[in-house]
Amino acid sequence: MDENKGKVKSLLKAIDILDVLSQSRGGLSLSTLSERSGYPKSTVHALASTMRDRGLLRQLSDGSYDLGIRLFEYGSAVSRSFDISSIARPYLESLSAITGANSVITMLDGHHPVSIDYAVSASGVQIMPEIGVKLPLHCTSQGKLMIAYLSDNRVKSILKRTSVRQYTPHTVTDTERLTKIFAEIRNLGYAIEDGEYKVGLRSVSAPVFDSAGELKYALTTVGFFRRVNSDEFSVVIRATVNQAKMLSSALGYQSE
Amino acid sequence: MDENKGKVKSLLKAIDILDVLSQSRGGLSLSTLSERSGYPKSTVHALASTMRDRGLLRQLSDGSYDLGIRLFEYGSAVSRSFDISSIARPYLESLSAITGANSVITMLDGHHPVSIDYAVSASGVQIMPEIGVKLPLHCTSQGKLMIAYLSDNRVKSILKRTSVRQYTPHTVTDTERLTKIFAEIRNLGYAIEDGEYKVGLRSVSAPVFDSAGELKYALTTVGFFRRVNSDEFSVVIRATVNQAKMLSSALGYQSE
DNA sequence: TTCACCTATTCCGTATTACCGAACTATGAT
DNA sequence: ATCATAGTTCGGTAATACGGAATAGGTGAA
Repeated sequence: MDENKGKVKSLLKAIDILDVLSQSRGGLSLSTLSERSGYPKSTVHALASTMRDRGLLRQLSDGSYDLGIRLFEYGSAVSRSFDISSIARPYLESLSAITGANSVITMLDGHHPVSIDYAVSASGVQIMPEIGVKLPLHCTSQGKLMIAYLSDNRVKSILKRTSVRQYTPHTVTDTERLTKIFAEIRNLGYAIEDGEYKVGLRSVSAPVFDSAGELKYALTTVGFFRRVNSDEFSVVIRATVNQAKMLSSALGYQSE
Repeated sequence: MDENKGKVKSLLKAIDILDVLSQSRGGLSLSTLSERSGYPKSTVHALASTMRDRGLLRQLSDGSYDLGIRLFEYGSAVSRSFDISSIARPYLESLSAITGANSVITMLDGHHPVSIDYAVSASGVQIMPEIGVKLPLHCTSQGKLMIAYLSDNRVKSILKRTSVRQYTPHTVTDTERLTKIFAEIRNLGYAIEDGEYKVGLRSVSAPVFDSAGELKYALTTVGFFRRVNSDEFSVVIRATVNQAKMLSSALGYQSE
């Protein structure tokens, strides 16, 4: 019935405010904050001023609120606790060196892939990967990969809850077609995205398993690959899969 | 009387929990979390499970709680909103190139300097600056610099509230001596630290002003400088001050 | 197996307090 | 001066956060 039973509702509201702010660029006025969160101004003010006093928010000179340094501190503490970035770094860099494109490592946060770290190649600097940004599930190679390795019923429930937005003309939004694609990904052992998220952009993601054998991260090569034929692209695929395998075993995974 | 009037107390407690977790390395059990925060277990559980459901915390396999990916996302959003890191980057790098040591840019979060970004030099990689960590005020060049530019009565109130811990034998903890040092820093236009925070480590910080003429950041050169005489060190000082001036004018600051 | 001793979690009555409409203040534009 | 918009404060009440105590789950020793 009520999935928020036993949860602190004022805290949930505060988190809603943080979410609204993190989804917008730049500060938001109290009024728009109230509008977007759906809570009355006075409520938002109580929560926001509390967070301001503790540094989670900062108030700009024009009175509007924005995320504060404190959250930056928390975030840095989190990334320090992820030993993955130090372990993954050499693999990211050698992958970039092989492919000449950028490589990214991603982990799953609930229903969305989040980029943790990246390496850029000299020829790949045209696109700078954005760290800490939630990516869509259905039209990125990371997202599709991570869904593909879930159980079928979890896939269904996730697909129901997430919006399958049409980002480009190439974005696949049909649920049945997506389900077939997921099965194929699992067979192949990697996922591909071709202009489904951003026009012209292509990417390959390969699974990274931890010592318990669970899919924890996706290793991805991303670039425009404009003058690349299918043979050359299969080299990129193989390199990504290989580095992901090596990273997996570095994490203690042993295949069967 | 009550400085928390109008503030949401359950939210304050939740933030206390985040603070406790960010100050400890690794996850904490509910019991120790309750102990360190001073709130009863059931209260902590209500707050922690709420934050877990929203991704601000994650629960490890042994049941203990740790900071979650969501905070990493917030933190990344904050650092993206700091246009400073992209502006400061070239100055950080040329400063490192000149001095051969690491350089750091720092901003003030309430009563503590927090490192935002850094550049490492080939010969300076021995020490990796830690991003997002609160530094002490009284024994780092950043901290002393930022205090020095505050009004005298604010300095007194800050010194009362912060603990002047003795980090090394060289740490100055006497309030009167510190006050004299602050005056000197303001005269010179830069701050020096010599093994007061970590043995052997030396650093120089120069002020960075914004277009409103307010001290917003500290630009710092930090290293061991083992075989460096005072003439050579004054070159480091001058380079730091110069780059800080250039960064200030890049931010729109014009001296008098 | 049983017991003991850890955990995290749930329960529930009540005192606390979060809530939100409305009033207020400040600032800037017309 | 007036209006419009901003953020902030106030206060009474319905709601709920609180925390002690009971429960459930898990691990290791006897």
